[in-house]
Amino acid sequence: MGYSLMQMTSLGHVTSLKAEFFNRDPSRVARALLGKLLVRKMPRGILAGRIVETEAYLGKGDAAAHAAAGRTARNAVLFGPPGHAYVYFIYGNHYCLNVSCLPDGEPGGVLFRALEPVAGIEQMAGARGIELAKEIDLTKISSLKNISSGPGRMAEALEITRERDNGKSLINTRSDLWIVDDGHRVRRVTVTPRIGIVKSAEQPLRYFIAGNPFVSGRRVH
DNA sequence: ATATCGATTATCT
DNA sequence: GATAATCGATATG
Repeated sequence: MGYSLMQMTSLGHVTSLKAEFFNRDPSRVARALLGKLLVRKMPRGILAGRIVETEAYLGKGDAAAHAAAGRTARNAVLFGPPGHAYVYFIYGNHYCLNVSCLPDGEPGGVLFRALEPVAGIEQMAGARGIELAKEIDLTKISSLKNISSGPGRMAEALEITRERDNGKSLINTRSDLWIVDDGHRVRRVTVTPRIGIVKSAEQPLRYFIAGNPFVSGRRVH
């Protein structure tokens, strides 16, 4: 079943993802999520970004995963049903968004690392504390990249917090945090080791759209 | 352009 | 008490 966000944004026809999409290995979900839209419904309007970079976090055998040491109050969502938001707070400063994968009882998730801004760009910039008045030109890639390239940045741009969003369904049409398919097709994907971890750092579980300028870090190929 | 470092707190040992 | 799936500022080439 499809929906139209045309009235509020420049987005066209979009399709909700099914729970089955997330009911599989996080590495496959991470790859499949590239090119989808993450949509935030705010009172002032729709915010949306295209998913351009993800990382898979597995279960017990993956020492870098929050689920590695077993279920706790913090990581419980990772052990729950697929397609739900796992939001954690890190370094005393930042929130990061994941989506749960695999069936209820089996832990696993995908970390969203970067978005290409698509709709509500000025509001996202505002949420990031970027003052629009002066030298900031939101038609420039360098300015847009500052909005949502990096897990902490994109969470801030969409005003995602643990208190507000942890445990939410990302596949429910009425959820204010939603993942949809607008038909965009990804040409080529690059796979590298994950960023910012020490344990299990050698595994190639980071996925991004090859050549996309909104991927975090500086190496895009 | 790349490297290093401090911030700041929930969570777990 | 130590750590952390980060970011932004500052220093240096």
